[in-house]
Amino acid sequence: MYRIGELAQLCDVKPDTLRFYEKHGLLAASARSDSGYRLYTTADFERLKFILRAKTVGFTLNEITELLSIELDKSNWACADVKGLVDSKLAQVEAKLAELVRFQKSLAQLSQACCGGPESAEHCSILEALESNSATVNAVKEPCRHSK
Amino acid sequence: MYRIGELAQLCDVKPDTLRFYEKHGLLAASARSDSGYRLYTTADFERLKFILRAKTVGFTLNEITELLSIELDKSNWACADVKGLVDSKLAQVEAKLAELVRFQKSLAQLSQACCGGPESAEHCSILEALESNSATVNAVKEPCRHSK
DNA sequence: CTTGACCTTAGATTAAACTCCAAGGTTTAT
DNA sequence: ATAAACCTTGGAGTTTAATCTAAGGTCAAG
Ligand SMILES: [Zn+2]
Ligand SMILES: [Zn+2]
Ligand SMILES: [Zn+2]
Ligand SMILES: [Zn+2]
Repeated sequence: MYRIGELAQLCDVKPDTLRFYEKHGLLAASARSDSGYRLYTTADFERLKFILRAKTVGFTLNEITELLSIELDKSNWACADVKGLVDSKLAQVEAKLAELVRFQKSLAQLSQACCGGPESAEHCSILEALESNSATVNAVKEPCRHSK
Repeated sequence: MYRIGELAQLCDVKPDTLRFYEKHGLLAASARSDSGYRLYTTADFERLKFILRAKTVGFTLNEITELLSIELDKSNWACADVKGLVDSKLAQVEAKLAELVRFQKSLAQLSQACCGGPESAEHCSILEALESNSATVNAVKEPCRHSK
């Protein structure tokens, strides 16, 4: 039986996190000491590990709650259900990824056109791109042309 | 002079969003009507466009606030300052991108190993990966082997 | 028998960017 | 003159995953 601080340290999380997981129905201590301290079993430890592994692949705590309810009642679920969760998460991740790639491209283009020097920002190509119409933000930019 | 609903429609945002921007110091109407209605000028419209363009490249509203303060006082800032903001955003985006790519790879691997069929999840390779030690979550997986 | 480390609870706070609501005043059209 | 559509304000709610605080109880060492 681990006390909250022990289990936390073992899994590299804070006690607060474990209380938070309990409050949200992800992981409750299997027992309490006479004085009310939470006592966790190795099964609790395994469950926490499951949660933390699911986090490393990108699932949110709500999604992990679903996963856990399947995990605890496997025989009443099909592979299709589990794969469905993974595939829907994958689709979300790929959508976000696509957005970030757009950001990355735009930012790289803005960065590359700006001289980055000590010249006044009055003719900065980055600001000019943001001032002008949005089609231009993503087009190839003229470098800043600071008059000498 | 546009009323809030007009400007909102023109820029494809909601009136609430404009009030929100005002409350957070990004964009205030230049005037008010006798009855207290917000009245926006074309300069306000341009400023809103600037904000929306900055959003399309990934800047947060706080970052846009910085950008706007430079924009309004260009001569006291250098290209280096502007490029600094862009480059730091780019670094953030790339860090997040790297995390999402890890998620994507793990999820794709999990998905690919699971048969996705109507078989009971008792031997689902996805659940097995999440149950076993974390090194395994990212390794190549055995497909589910449902005993017949 | 007292310090320090640990534990308890409920509830507030954080970041981000809105979105929605209530209760009421204004404008426009019929 | 009255209904519809618009505007005002302040404040609450949403999502995510904690983190922090306050006020207090418990446990082991010295
Ligand atoms: Zn320059
Ligand atoms: Zn520049
Ligand atoms: Zn299967
Ligand atoms: Zn499966």
